[in-house]
Amino acid sequence: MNIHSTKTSPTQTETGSKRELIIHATIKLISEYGFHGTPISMIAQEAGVGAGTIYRYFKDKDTLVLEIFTQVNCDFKQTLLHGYDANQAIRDRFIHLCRGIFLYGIQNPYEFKFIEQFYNSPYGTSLRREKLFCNCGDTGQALPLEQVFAAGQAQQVIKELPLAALIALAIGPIIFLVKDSIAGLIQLDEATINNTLAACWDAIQQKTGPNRQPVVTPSSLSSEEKP
Amino acid sequence: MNIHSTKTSPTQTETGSKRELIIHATIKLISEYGFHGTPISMIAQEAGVGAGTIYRYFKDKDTLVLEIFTQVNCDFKQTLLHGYDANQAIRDRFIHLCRGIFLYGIQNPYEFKFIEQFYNSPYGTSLRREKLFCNCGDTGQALPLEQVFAAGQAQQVIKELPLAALIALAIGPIIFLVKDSIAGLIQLDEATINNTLAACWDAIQQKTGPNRQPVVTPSSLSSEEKP
DNA sequence: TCAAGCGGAATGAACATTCATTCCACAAAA
DNA sequence: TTTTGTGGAATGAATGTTCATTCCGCTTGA
Repeated sequence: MNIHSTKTSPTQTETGSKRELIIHATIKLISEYGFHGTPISMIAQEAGVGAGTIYRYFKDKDTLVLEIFTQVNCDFKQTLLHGYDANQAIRDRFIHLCRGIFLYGIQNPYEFKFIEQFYNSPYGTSLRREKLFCNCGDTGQALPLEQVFAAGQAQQVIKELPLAALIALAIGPIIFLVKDSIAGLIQLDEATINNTLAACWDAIQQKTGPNRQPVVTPSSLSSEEKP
Repeated sequence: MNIHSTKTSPTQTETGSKRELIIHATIKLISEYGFHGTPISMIAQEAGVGAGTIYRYFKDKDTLVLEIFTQVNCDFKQTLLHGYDANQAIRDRFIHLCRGIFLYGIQNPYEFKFIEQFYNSPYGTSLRREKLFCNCGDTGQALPLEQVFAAGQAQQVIKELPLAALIALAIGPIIFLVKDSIAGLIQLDEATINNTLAACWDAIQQKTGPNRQPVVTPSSLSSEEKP
């Protein structure tokens, strides 16, 4: 990063860049092959360093991945909050956060898949409880998207569904679409993104007008049945 | 599956049961730890058979997993079609298929996660193009959910979005919620399922009334911008 | 007695991690 | 300016472990 800096340590530039090389190689490979699917040797080769070098920067493979995840996940959440204004209308805040996921995924496909891999691993399942939008590790306050949902429900603009269901309706489609986009199955243009975001809003929005099936209270669900 | 059939091979029952044990152990373990994360030895132990026995039934690990996936995926799709009536209204057909995914996931958590694991592996990425709802491997006709979308768009009851986006809006939330349910993060009761299904419909439904933001045509999308 | 099914030790390949060695940038000495 | 010495960074062969797959002897039913 910096060429000067005579104080810190010698050859800092070189040193820092090696670490970065390792990190980027790890993200790229693990996002594609998963933790157990990418040997250290492969990471070393992709990074263009010796295998032993990796252990100068990270205690072991577990630590390497955990450390990277922490950083990437944190960056991701920071990105989402960039430009976020808690005073905007519910819908605007919702769209802002969701669009952030879209854009992040498109612009950082490796990081996006890396995070996904992690959350779907036994590792991540334990962390899962804290969910995608947990604070970056410090402040204990409620998380942006949850705040939006809570505020929206208070204003009766968002459906009375369990939090988990709202989250699923909001980001499930986005994660799904971004994965398809990364896989090259679809070309996401601005219009498609905007329309999909609007559709996500439609999913969680509390309808006001008539011609609306009321939200169901516990009852009626057999495997199949014709009314 | 079948206990009778005296012709095929001797001790079919016993033989079949070992094979089943291996299959179930594989599904369970791989759904949790992934392909590379579950050694053959672990499968053997979980199944209560010798490691060598597995190779009496399957050529190698790859074949084992591929064969199981083919079968499980097929069963899954069969399940979805059970009770499906192509003459019903668009919405009913949509709900039927989506509810099927819900129920399958809740009733077959290991199989559900196994399928997920597979689709998210390098393996699955190639198969990905044929997507969740491809026919079971024979008939070349269009797939149920796609038919529903096509028909729905023709009747102007479903939004004009790319197929991939519609699929994402429909099953993204369901997959997300089922995962959370399996992880024990939420207890899915009938009401939540029904309401979530209704919300998925809201997401893809073409609005008729006024007070509706029109679908966007290509333009307008900067990282952030206030109207 | 024989054949087929089976378990699990045996085998070699692949892996994570370590370590003795080399390399390199800089600084003091000449 | 050139030489030499030094410490930390980098390396990749060596090590011990784990894995997929094979092999062999035991059991069981015919």
